[in-house]
Amino acid sequence: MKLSEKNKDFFQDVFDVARLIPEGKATSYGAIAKYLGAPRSSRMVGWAMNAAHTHTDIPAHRVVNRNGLLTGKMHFATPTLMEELLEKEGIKVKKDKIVDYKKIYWDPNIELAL
DNA sequence: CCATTGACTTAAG
DNA sequence: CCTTAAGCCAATG
Repeated sequence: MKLSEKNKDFFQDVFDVARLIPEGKATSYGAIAKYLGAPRSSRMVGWAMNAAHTHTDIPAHRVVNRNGLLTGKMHFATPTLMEELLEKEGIKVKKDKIVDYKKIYWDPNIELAL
């Protein structure tokens, strides 16, 4: 039997997509959820991220809500770590919100299409 | 099994 | 701009 076939957990898919996010880019929970075929499970993506940051080296700071707002910053080691990491990659953050979010927005449905 | 919660999203006031 | 509320699905107690 194929393990890769059986291990298709929602979390695992989220981890994979999150790792594929290029530096200086960011995406939304909904976009990832939709790419995984669950546009209504945006919350599960956030849940996966929570598990991800303790399990693997997932750039969770590149995943924000639809407004580009750093809603998950409070779950990082420090409430400012997320902004620091984003700015370090060239992403400007103003008042917990990504500047020019649409410009740095990375949609897996488009980038990973095909 | 039922109740609560949450790193979401949209809508309404 | 801020707060509520409802819809959504999975994890947790």
